[in-house]
Amino acid sequence: MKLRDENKVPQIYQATLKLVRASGIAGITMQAVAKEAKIATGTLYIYFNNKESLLVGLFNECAKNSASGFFRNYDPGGPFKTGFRTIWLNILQYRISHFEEMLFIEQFFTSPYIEEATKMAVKKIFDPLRELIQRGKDEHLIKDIDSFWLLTFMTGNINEIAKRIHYFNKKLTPEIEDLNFQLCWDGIKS
Amino acid sequence: MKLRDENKVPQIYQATLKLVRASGIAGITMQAVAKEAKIATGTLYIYFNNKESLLVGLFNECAKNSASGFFRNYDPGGPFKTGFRTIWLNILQYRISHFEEMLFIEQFFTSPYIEEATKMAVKKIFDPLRELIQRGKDEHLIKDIDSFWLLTFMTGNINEIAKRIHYFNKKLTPEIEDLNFQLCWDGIKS
Amino acid sequence: MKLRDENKVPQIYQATLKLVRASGIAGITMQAVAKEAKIATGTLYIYFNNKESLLVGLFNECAKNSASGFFRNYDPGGPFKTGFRTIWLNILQYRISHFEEMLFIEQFFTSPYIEEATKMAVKKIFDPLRELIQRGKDEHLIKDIDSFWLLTFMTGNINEIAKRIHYFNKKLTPEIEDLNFQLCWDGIKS
Amino acid sequence: MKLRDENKVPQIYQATLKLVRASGIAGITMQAVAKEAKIATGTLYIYFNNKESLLVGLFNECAKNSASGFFRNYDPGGPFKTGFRTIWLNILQYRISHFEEMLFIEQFFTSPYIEEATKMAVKKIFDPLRELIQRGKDEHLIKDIDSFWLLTFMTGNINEIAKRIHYFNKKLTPEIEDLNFQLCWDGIKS
DNA sequence: GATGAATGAGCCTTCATTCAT
DNA sequence: TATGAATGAAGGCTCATTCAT
Repeated sequence: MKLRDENKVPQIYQATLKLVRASGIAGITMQAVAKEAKIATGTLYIYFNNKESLLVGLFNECAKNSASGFFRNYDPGGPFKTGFRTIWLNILQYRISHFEEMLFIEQFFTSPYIEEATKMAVKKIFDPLRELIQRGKDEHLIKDIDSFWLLTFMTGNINEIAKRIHYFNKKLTPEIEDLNFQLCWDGIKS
Repeated sequence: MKLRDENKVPQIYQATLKLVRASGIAGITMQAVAKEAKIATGTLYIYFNNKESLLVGLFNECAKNSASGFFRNYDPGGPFKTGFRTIWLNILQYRISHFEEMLFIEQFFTSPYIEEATKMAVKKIFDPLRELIQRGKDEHLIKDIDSFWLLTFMTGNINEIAKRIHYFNKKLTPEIEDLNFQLCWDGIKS
Repeated sequence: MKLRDENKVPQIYQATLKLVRASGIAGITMQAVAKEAKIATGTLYIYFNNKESLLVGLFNECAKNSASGFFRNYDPGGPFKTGFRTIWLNILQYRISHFEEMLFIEQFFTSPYIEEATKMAVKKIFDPLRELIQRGKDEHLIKDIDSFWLLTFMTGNINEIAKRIHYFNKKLTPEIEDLNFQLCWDGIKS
Repeated sequence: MKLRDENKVPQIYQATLKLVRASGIAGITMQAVAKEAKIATGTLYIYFNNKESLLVGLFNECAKNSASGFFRNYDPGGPFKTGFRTIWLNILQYRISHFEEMLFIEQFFTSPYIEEATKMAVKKIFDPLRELIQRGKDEHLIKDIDSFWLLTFMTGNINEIAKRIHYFNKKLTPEIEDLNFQLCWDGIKS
């Protein structure tokens, strides 16, 4: 008996992300995914019930990966600014190195595939960051503003940096990291 | 294509934007656009050569509209911070009140329809802002950083605010304007 | 403007029936129907929402046609036996000359497409016959048996004759009509 | 194909019949049969070369079963009417209790799977009945009519009874047996 | 110019059949 | 032998585009 190939799902996810990069979520066809993943169309349906399942599965995978990437090396017990910078940089670097995931997530959010429940689940990814921000406010290190807007400020900036790095073929040097972090930090610090 | 009925094109654009809002750029079909615009499918092809033309046309229209919206009431001769705040607020308000356009532009950027030339053309919209920023640097009012990143910082933040206002059903009160502008300003000021 | 071709629907129905004859209801594919009707596949979907609609539509058409065929030249005021023979012969002749319809109806009944409501509606076609049979019983000309079984007897026989005429390449001569009617009549007469 | 597990084939046949009952011959897929028979898809191909083999095999099995069912307790040496009634009742009861087989056979006849040879082979099943009918004619007990039509008359009626018993949820009581046999007998008797 | 029916390539999905284990 | 994953050719349906009116 041939066992279910444990490698197929990641393989399929990779193929899908590659297509997203090339022509957006609208450009994803099951045929194209299969071809890119070097399997037959029918095989896709062994691992996923339908196209929606595939996309939702990939979305969840991306969300999970992000979560672990964002908080790598982050020590909740350390000083605020250290932690904040670590997370800021993690997110930025993750977004850049996993740019396809970012594109996919963004487009998935405006696609007919997403459900309200999923949207809400994603918010939780940032919970550790939300807690850190709260601590920063408690310690009077950053502005006493609704965390919602502080998060908006921070992520909006990071996303845009990531996009422009890609779209304008820039490199993320330490200098550019510093410079952009400085803008962010000066904005939120009290 | 002879444009007889000058009213049809805006009508078609409006219909298209409405569809984008409802189900993303992938939800745009010529049939759906025609129906929404209350004309026949064939008629679309009198005003546009094909689907791509329509989308590109709409994109340009959006770009043009944005340009005029962004610099409304802006006096290049006035004080830096006044001008900067005016533009900042114009962009934010425009993005919120023309949210469909924003969605469309964003999705168009990642679609197979966009061409490199178009991307570059869009950059020009921000030229007056770029000049203002240069002046701010010359007057030592803001950080002496590559304008590219200052612009990135500013627009990334604005876009994210606009999105969150919509997705989380927030209202843009003067307080929220002030608070967010403060974050931005503290970030860039020298 | 091109008007909806009033001829298309009958044309499509004919093509469908032809296919049923050739390879059963399971052999009906939209592609095959289109090809047989000499139109494009997409055109089918202008006239029918989907395959089911087409089949249901055809079924209703067949039912309607049958109804009018069965009671041609039938005078409810005439003598019982005359009326009974007229209807008996009408049904038989109709089934033979519209054999494809008969096949289709029979197979449609065992297909996943039929709904309970439709089944019931079909029963009504035989109402005039049911009334006549009742009259026959009232006039003590035929056996006083539940009409359900009298109808079963009559139609079961007719259907089988029609099938065998076709499957064994027989001709329906007046002699064969008489002979078979005699069997039926001797069965039901009191 | 080496038939090791002699139990598998009947198991597969049963599964197939169950599917026919549920959704017609069109509803038979190899995957579904395998699932219903609780074996793997591949296993089907150990016992049958392909789908057609399976269906043809089942058809022959049904034909064989019918043959033995139809002539159970029939004594060719007994009086004509006794024998005729025995067979009449056997066929009716068999059709009702093996309704799925009847459905399958009927649908198989109009499917693309059947071949002319098979059709002819089936005719032989009724040979003992044909002989009995001939004897009835020789003994002047029944009408002197082509046996072809006498058989048509008899079987058409039986089939229709069986169908209606199922479709209208009737029970086959002795009264209903008698009543229907009377109709048939009065029809054919001389 | 305006209409909407007509077209057919292409998309999602199913399914008979094969094959590696 | 038995398994079920893998394959790819259709099948149902959609949609950009054309064309007759």
